[in-house]
Amino acid sequence: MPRKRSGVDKGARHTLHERPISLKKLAEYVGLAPATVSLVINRSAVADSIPQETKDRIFAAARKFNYRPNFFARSLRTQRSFTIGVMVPEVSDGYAAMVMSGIEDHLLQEGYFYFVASHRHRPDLIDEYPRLFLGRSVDGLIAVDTPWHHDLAVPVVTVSGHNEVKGVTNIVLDHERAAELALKHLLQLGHRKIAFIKGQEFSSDTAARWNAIEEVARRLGLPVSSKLTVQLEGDSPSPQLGYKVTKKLLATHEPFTALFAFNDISAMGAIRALRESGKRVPEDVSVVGFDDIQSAAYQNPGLTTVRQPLRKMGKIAAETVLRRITRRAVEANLKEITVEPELVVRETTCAAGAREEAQE
Amino acid sequence: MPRKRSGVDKGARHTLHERPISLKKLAEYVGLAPATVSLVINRSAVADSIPQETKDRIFAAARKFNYRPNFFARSLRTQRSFTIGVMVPEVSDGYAAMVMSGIEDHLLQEGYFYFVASHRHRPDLIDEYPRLFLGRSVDGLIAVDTPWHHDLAVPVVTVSGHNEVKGVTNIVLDHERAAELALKHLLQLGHRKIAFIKGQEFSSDTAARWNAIEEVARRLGLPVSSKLTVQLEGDSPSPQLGYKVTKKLLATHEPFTALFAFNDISAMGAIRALRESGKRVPEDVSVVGFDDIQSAAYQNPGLTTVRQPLRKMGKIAAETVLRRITRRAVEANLKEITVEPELVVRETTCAAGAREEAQE
DNA sequence: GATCGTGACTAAAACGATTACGTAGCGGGG
DNA sequence: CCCCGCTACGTAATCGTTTTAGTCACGATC
Repeated sequence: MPRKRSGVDKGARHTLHERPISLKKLAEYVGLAPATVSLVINRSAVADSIPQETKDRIFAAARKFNYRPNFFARSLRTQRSFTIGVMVPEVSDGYAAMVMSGIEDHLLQEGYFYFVASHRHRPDLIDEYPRLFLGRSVDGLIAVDTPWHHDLAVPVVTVSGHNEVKGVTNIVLDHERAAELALKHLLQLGHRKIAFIKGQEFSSDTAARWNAIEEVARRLGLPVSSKLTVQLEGDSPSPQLGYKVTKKLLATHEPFTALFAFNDISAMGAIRALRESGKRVPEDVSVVGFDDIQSAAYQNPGLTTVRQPLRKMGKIAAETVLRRITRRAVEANLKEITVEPELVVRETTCAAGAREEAQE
Repeated sequence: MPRKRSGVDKGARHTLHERPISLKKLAEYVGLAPATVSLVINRSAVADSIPQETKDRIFAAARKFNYRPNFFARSLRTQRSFTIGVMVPEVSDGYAAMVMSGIEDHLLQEGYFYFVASHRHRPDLIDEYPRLFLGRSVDGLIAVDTPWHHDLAVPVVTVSGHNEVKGVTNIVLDHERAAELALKHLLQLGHRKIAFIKGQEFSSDTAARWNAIEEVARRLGLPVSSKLTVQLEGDSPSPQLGYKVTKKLLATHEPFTALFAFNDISAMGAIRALRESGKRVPEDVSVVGFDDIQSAAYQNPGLTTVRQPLRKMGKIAAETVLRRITRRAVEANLKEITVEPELVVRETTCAAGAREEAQE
């Protein structure tokens, strides 16, 4: 029975409709055993002894029938899925999305695909998804901003994970350096009363970041007042969280001239809160964010922030997990890879004395 | 040889390390044939005649050895992968991320996983990725903001796709309504000279959106001047694009009091450009965005925009593709599903006459 | 007492590859 | 002339399920 869409479909033109041909049929067609065809197609070393002419015949037939090895059959046999599981708190969050972008680049390039699962910080999901991934036989796992405790049968790489777990490689920012960049910048601008927004309890960077800040502040002789630190709560990826805690901070009437936020999102909320209480940014209060997500540059005013090379971190995570898959033993005890932050000065920071001049 | 991590591991406690047990072993253990065990585990109707006691024995054993069916073996046999391929221009783009979030919600809930591939509008990738997906035997495909021409062997659903292709269901916004919301709003505020930023040529919403705008403008008696319309170019997901074309627009010195941008991202760039030429937003120029991405609400001032229910569109896409997978024939000729936009008035629009009063 | 139905399973053929091992034919060395 | 070692393949087992078509025993029915 002829196809509706006439003409074009016949002959060598393959629609993506016809059921793919199997190795067996293909072998039958060229008059060889499936084994032989398989060896040739996979360029196995064993096939070295097969004359070029035969190989060509096989390749020609493969092309003619648009042969694609059945992925499941192959995976079943080889125990490899060329698939990586990626866990993130939430795909639509700028941070995770940026990291994923880097991960994807590298994985697809290397012939891997990946599954994504967003756990939204729900402990049950954080527990369940790795199991589901394993049920799908992923070759490895990447966990982004996700607390990690399991020791799995496959390589695991975390981005911004800080737990030392067997079989897990952590890709982390140099938080000490990050704190130094931000605090030195503010110090140079003459700020001494600095408020801080800490990350949520569940965020995997919170502790490491905060320790680094305290450490660096001590070294720089900067006071860190508990009255001037607030902590984000709730897990929505919205500036609302930063807005709320900044309101709280302002309510204490404890004076400060600068604010160092846990991330750009909360910094945006903070700026709004500051504005609403009549404070100008940066003239009255300088604000420094963290991450440098896409929209940071296009805030008004542009957000000064500590950039995490998120895309790069994703790429490194992908590279690492693949390396560990192919060279299992060798790389198994790679515990941590550190990447360097960068300070991006835009328009939400200025000298602490700017108050007077700006007040026209 | 005992495990390093002593004690806890023995007995019923399963680490995620041990090689999973196969159906055959399990059957051997309970003294039944693999077939029987399979039937029971899958709650097949054929197993109805098997006494509850036997079933219990099987389930108990399955739990004891933490039996998980091998996914590849099952998929190989059943020709189903419970996997959907999702194509987006770029994961780190707010629009796509939001849609994905909705897609994910529904898919995971239904026991599906999904692959993501970002094509960055490269035609070769737009062509290649569907093939790769099929090579992985996905059960269906969702294409977000991606021009689509193929007629595949599996159900395809697009989000914001506008081509009528056999076997494809398009989830689209009611652009007419969207245009009406935005234009009526501006009209009511007294704007008559409205500038427009059109989407990039390759964006799948561009044409439909623009046609709707022209149509509605005509109906409302609003002039649409080609001198006041510019078009985005380039495929970076950055406000820079909107910034550039707005600069160009301003260079013509053609007067306008309002600007309707193609999306929020370009609106942000536009605002920056307007500010830089000394125009205040909204006092001198009102700006309306499109999409209502996360950061729109937290711009300063908050962006007035036409909201697309992106998450919902993702969810509908997921539902639709699954429905079409399970009820193939029935739903095959579902061509289009329309969702309604919503106007979100924030702070970038105000009455056209506001110029004078605001000029202190 | 032959037949029938049914309850409780089992046998075996797929699904589509990969891969260790085997072997037929042939030329050459001893 | 025999055996060795290539070359060029083929055989068959295996991966772990699903599913159709039986089988077998036993009690009921005519």
